[in-house]
Amino acid sequence: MAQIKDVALHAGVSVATVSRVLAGQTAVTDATRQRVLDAVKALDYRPDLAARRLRSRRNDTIGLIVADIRNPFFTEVSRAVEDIAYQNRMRVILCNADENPDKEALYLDLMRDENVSGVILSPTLRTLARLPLRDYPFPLVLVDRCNPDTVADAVVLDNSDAAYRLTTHLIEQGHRRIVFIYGATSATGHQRLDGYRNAMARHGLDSEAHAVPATADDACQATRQRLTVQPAPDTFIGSNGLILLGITEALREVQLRFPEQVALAGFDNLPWTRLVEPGITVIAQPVYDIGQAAIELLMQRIANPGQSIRRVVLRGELLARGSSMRRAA
Amino acid sequence: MAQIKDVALHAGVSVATVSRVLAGQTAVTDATRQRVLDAVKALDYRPDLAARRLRSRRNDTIGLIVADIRNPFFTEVSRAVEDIAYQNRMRVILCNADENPDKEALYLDLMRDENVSGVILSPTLRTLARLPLRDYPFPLVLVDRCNPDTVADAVVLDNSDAAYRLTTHLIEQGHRRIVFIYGATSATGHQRLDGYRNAMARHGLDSEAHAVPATADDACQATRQRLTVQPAPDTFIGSNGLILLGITEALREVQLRFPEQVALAGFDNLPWTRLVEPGITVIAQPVYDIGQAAIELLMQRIANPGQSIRRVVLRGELLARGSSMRRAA
DNA sequence: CTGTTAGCGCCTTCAC
DNA sequence: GTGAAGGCGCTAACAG
Repeated sequence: MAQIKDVALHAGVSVATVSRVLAGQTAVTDATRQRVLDAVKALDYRPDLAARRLRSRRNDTIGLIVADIRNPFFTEVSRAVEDIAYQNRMRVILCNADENPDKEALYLDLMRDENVSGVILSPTLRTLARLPLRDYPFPLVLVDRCNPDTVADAVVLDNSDAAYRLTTHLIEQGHRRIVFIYGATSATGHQRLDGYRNAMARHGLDSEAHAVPATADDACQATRQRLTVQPAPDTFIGSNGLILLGITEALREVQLRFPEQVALAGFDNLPWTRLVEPGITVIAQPVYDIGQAAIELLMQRIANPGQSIRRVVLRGELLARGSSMRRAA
Repeated sequence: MAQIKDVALHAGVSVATVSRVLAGQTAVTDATRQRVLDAVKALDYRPDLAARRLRSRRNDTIGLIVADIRNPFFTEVSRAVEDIAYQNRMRVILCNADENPDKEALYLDLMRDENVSGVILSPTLRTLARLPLRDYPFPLVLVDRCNPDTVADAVVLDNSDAAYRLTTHLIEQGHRRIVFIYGATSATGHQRLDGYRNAMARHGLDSEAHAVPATADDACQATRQRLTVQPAPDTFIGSNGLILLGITEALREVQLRFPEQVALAGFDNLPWTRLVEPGITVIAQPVYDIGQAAIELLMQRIANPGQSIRRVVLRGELLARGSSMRRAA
């Protein structure tokens, strides 16, 4: 494996000059630069990144800690982050916290050990609550989840508002007994719950919400459970794609038809929501954009640590489909 | 940030001793070890990984280069790899090649630069073809995709056999004009095609296959296209979850009902395949197990570079659902 | 514009 | 069982 001194020797210059050329500095003659570049190519020289990182104290690695990689929302966010990061010569270390605050803490520690340039995190409620207390040795950008008063860069959906619009749409379609099932571990679930409650209250309707672990299985279970209790709901709302999936499975098990027997709506415009007859009404999130905004925010913060805290709020789009339509009275 | 010499000072020992304790070596008195450990805790000392990696020439990082992170198959593989890797104190660098051989080559280069301990790769056809020519400076385990004669550790499904069984099942249900739509860029797609062709030939039926880029949109397009041509097919098979999704969307657009007007089957037991009435017949892959087997194979290879090449073949399970049932003649 | 040199923080022989 | 000392390969002052 060729080293920098081999290149220097080959090109007839000092190691410092090689280093300068590789760093893209201008203070080098074109002729010298060319000789170095030739030598690099001739020897197939690759800088040792460990040495570079040790010496330069920079790292060019970012940590991505997602709440649940199986959630297609986070998959797409990861894709965007990965895309943009590599375009900017940064590496991405992927961590999947599985909605587990302990795993999250472990990974945050790991990121500290790695001395990463920055971290993108979708925190659980517990970690979010502790956030102001801890001081992280790296720039941190939150994605998908944060509180109104969180002091950190963040990229989120207009959760409360989107849920309000979704709920209002259902009410306008004549639905009344609307049950909201949401993920217990995320601020996002709670904010969407707020929006739902506001919409219900404004129309003089009673809210009914159930918190579940944010998995399809748990949502399915909760829905099954609820179906055994009278009075039966008009309508279910799922606070994210996984939960919506679980609800849909449960309703299918008992052969309820949409929207005649029960209406249905939720978050995340996943492909299957169009496939299930007659189409499931959802709030579509600009998922790739969310990831892109997060990594861009992080890179800005890295470049300019002193800049003021920013929050990017993206708007969810209501896609009204058959599952929420006015039922034949 | 505390350094090793601070710990040494605090504990009243030399840096060498601290290093030994941290390396878990036995050649240290229990009393000394305890003093060092106390000092580590007192100073909240974290070894500098860049320095450690430079000095030790080890890295404890593995690269995971997946063909398409949006494909839930690879999402789940990633989850398993990440899980097991962190349990074994290894980091995972995630790369998404988007079925693009150039990106793949770029990432493989990157992995070399990173001096990773090993790489898990789901190669495109092109990269797979070049594999024997290139000599990688790290252990390499293929996942999901390899040829019969590929000289590398690999974890794959019994693709050809599974496709054979799936096709035979369809034929036994009375379907005859079966169209196979498959991903052009993967060895897996081609092997499943082989299985399909074998089954068709054995029953004296003509094969009809269409290669597409492995995305839902492309598969949807191809299906639409095919539907405009006479004679219309009995049945469609999709060679993976994304393609099956695209086919399903196209068939839904024209309101064809399963299995009366058209039968349908494919690979990957994704949640939505149960949701779409009357359930879509699939070959279920043991996705988490595939990822787990890959990372375990890699760790074995890292521990014992000389061991002979291994191939792990997992069996796909046929889940017969409504979409493939015998049609009322 | 270019070269010399002193470390970055740690591990690991080699002595004792 | 423990300490002293020499790098790992590179970057960044500082000279020239």
